[in-house]
Amino acid sequence: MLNYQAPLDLAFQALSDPTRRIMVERLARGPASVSELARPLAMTLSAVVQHLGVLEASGLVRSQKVGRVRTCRIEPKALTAAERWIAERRANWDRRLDALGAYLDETEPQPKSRRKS
Amino acid sequence: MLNYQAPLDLAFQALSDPTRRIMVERLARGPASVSELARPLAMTLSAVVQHLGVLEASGLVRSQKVGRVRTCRIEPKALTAAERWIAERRANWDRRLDALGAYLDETEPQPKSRRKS
DNA sequence: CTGATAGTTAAGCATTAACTTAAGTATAGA
DNA sequence: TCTATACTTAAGTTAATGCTTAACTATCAG
Repeated sequence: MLNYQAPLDLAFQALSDPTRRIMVERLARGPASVSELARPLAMTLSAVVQHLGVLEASGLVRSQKVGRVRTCRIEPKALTAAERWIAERRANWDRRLDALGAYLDETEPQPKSRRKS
Repeated sequence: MLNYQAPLDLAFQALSDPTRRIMVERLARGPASVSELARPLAMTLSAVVQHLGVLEASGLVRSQKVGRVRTCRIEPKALTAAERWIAERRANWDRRLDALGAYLDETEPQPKSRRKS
């Protein structure tokens, strides 16, 4: 009924493939052409282009063609969005643990003894 | 030939599904039973159990059964691993941009004029 | 013991993903 | 202009995903 794919779906999905992570890793060191991206990969150029399509659809990578070469570069904003989602959950969890710790300290101030009061 | 799934594959893959992100989000607020996880989700318990399977396989969630209820909790370490991968790529990219900026400043120290010297 | 609760497991099914091969289309350079 | 380069696009194949239904197995409570 609702066919909209949240940005995070696409970003995490894109990052879940090792080939695509290698591509992102390469692009983090600077822009590259499609052939350059393909060079270290054990698959056809065609397949690489398709991976690139996934990366672009996710917003993690942009590219532009000039002459016959397409130059790709990373889009750090999309990367940040994914990073932040994780960071927020983890922060939430850590905060909860801290609160729990404080509560335990309060109800049972003894340093290291007695299972039950 | 190599059938090993890197931890990151599994973690990102797990996070790419909105249902599973809702589950993680819930668990970030504290442990929960399978039924509790299922309550807000528009699908059968069976499906939820399968999603939980994916989350556990990825290491993002652990669970233990006591009596007839299975209690699930987040595993922050796995979350951190994914977060760090992204952070490192982004940092790499930012560092590169900084270096590029410095280089440009050096070769063309004029504050805001002249497209070409 | 009996029923309700909490979860498990196995099929089955429709969709999407990750490739491959094959056949194009534009440049760029000699 | 001819040829190699750098992609592009379209099928087609195989496997993995995200569900569902259905049938089962343990608790727990009365």
